Amino acid sequence: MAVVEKQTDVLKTKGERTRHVILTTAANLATEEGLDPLSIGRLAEATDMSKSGLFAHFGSKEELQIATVEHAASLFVDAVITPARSAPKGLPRVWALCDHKIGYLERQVFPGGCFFAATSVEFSHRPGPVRDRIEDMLRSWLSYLEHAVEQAQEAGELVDTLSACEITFELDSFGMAANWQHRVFGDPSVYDGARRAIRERLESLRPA
Amino acid sequence: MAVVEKQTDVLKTKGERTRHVILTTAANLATEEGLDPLSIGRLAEATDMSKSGLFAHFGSKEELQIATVEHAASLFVDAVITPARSAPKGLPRVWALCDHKIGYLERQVFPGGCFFAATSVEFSHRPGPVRDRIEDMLRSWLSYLEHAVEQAQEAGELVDTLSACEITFELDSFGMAANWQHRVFGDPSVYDGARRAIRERLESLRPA
DNA sequence: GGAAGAATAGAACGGTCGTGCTTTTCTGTC
DNA sequence: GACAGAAAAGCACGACCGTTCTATTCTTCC
Repeated sequence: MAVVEKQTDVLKTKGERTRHVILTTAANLATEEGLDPLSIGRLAEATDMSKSGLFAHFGSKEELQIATVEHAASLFVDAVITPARSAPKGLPRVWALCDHKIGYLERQVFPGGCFFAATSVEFSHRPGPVRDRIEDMLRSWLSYLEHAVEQAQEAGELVDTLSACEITFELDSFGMAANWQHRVFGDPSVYDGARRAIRERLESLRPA
Repeated sequence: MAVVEKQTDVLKTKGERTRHVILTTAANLATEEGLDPLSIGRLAEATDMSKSGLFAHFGSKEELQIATVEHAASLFVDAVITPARSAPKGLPRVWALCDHKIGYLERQVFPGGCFFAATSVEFSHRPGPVRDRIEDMLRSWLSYLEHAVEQAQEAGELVDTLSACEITFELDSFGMAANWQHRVFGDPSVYDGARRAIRERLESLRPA
């Protein structure tokens, strides 16, 4: 009777199921150890497979990395975008997006924090399809948030003395910095601080 | 007659000079390609040396990485901390610290942006002396900025309804996010946005 | 339940890595 | 300008990398 079935249940063949396990493991390890330093052998060990058996699913390391990025992207969408879409347009949705983003970091959908914050730094100076997918995803996130900000401005719920782009930058900064501080210093209380900063900033941007 | 002589001039022996060249090159490459993926061979090529000739200066890759981190730390201090120390205590120094930090990013003291933002993500899940030095440096920066914020609060130039820690978090967030956006998307105009956000936030934190 | 084909494993390759050892070249000092 | 020691190079090593090819085991469907 479940309306939403878990993604795993819909994977019919054994190949699809193993591929799913591999990509989940890869995305998790990539956020902690890095996407590129994650070797085929290391990943095979973590999934109890042989190097060649795992390798056969992808054909090259680059294809594996691309698949990992796309897998991570769908997890991000499920965790942040989709739930926020049920919030009403305007200010509530802006807040929902920020709040779910922090939640996604806080409950460690990936053990090393945001997958895209981690890998974008790694690949920013390495042209190729892997970098392109990572950047596409980040651009999508930022422009989606910016679009929500614009709608809030048009509804008169946020001032328009600042551009939507500037407001988006400020809002996203707090999430990014919290992700980074948690990763580096290990203190999860930064997420409360980030939420407070975002809430206060949104409050101060409301027209008088 | 120069009161401040360039650091290079004070390096007497040939060994000290080449070591300096190696570390500068290493720090630059590390911000773009990563500190760990930077191999001895790659660094030897970039400095026109043989692998073994370069290696002999450090004895191990880890020692090379430690030396690189410490070299980068001294560059950061020269670019951000030292110039800000000439600003009066209180709000002006808080602003000077933030402004010089943005300047350090903007004029690309390191080609890949902030050395410590880049390497801390890389090493946060890899215990050892390299990670320890990186985190020590970051902790020093944040606590120095926080101390300046406290002084501004004590002088009545900033409200104390928020803790110095919270204010520091917000101020540093903008610099971090600008560094990240410039690195990933290549748009240097984010630094103006970061400066504006910091200035506005400091303004809004002044007692009525 | 047996055939067809997908999924996995095993062994081997050329290449690069960090590192040690030996030899050659260069620097600084009397 | 020669001598002592520092600096640099040359070479070889074992380990691991991504990748290929072949052989084996397991799934799926009639």
